[in-house]
Amino acid sequence: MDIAARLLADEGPAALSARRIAAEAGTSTMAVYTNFGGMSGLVRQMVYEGFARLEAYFARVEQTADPVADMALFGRAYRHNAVTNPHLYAVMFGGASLGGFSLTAEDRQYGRFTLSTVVQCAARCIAAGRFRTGDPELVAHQLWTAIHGLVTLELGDYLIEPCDAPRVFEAQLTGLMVGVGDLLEPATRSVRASEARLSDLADPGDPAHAVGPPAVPES
Amino acid sequence: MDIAARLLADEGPAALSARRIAAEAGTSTMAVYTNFGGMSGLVRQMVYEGFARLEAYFARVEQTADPVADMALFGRAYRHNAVTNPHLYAVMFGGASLGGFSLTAEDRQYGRFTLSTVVQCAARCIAAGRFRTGDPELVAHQLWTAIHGLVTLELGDYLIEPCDAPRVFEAQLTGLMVGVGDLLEPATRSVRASEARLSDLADPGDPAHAVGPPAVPES
DNA sequence: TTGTATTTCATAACGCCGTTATGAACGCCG
DNA sequence: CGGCGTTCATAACGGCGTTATGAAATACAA
Repeated sequence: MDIAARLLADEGPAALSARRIAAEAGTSTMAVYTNFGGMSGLVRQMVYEGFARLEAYFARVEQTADPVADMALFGRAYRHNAVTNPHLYAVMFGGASLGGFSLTAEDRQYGRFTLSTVVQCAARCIAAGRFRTGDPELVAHQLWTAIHGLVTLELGDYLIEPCDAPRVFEAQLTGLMVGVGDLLEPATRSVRASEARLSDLADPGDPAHAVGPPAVPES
Repeated sequence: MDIAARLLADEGPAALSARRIAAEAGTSTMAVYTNFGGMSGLVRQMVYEGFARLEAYFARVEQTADPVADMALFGRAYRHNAVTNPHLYAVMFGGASLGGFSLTAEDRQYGRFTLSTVVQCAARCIAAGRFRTGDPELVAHQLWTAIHGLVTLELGDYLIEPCDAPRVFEAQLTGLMVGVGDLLEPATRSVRASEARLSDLADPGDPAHAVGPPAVPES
């Protein structure tokens, strides 16, 4: 797993091959099969790792008196994680990325529960009267999809010239807060407030490698 | 190109191989090389095709007295195109998708100019006093990234249960209009108004296959 | 400790992929 | 007619995921 993670981070998805990993580990290709059940099993494990890292960032977002600022910080943490581990993020959501294989529908489900933290924060925003929308899950999905799209296009180098990623991101952040119901003035204040707290998240350190699928909380 | 497009649409990215296409065409693998310069050239052509289809939808969005409704319709057209050609959309933005190859940075640039129509519409929204934000390109990028993210996760089957794609999409649409500056009431009216016009777009028909990169308007 | 059962992995092969070299067939034009 | 450039069929190379096979190594029971 360590070797695979290093190869992915250093040389991109193309270097993630069973043969290459085995060679790098000084073993034979079979090791990948006995330990991970083939290439798809290894990638599955890497996806778990990716979500574990994201959750590690999310876990460091502390609740404050301003839930909207907390929410904006979740957005910053999400983008920070993706930009820090771009290839891993591509594997998590790239889908058809690696050699014509794809994750199980079940695998995709696991990762989505990472959103639960964000849903709870959305609920606090609603309870505080800051968000007009009543459904915290819907709000979380709006934020998630929007920021995921920005990050995807940013990592793929698609953003057009005068609109660099940080600029669109900041605009999107306040736009989203206003869009889901907050007023412009408080929203911008909260977004500004969240900016300083990003550095507090720092690097959560390499989490213990996920040995299995992340635990799924009962709905 | 027709065979490649059919294979991609019917059997997904995994079926897009030079050998398979050649066999389907009753020729040898070499034909792919003499005509497209290898697999990457063929995929490049398919990306052009994908953007051509998107532009065909965009071209059918007519200006009305309500520029915000026009803008919402652009969003609907974008999602409609992606949902109609899911695999093609994945190739356009999947990046590392097919067999460890990737598009040139230049290729990515071409497609981005498809946004220019949306930018002009954003400018009309701003001129009409409906959007607070002053930069039409920034607005276009916010809408693009947000809807792209939604569509990506929708096609990847990532959206969580009670939040089906249409629901998140509708919420996102009004949320975005409000977020970039419109007031809630007019925004919802415009979004509602755009809903009926989506059916007018229908299917623009298969555009003439793009033979080269799409024309890039001078900035 | 010994014998057995289970896991782990090295070797080799199969079929697939993109790509390339080679040479034959073909159309074009002087 | 004869040379020429394009087009493509054939065959090969290296790399990929995967599988079968068998040999070590390990775990475990007696």
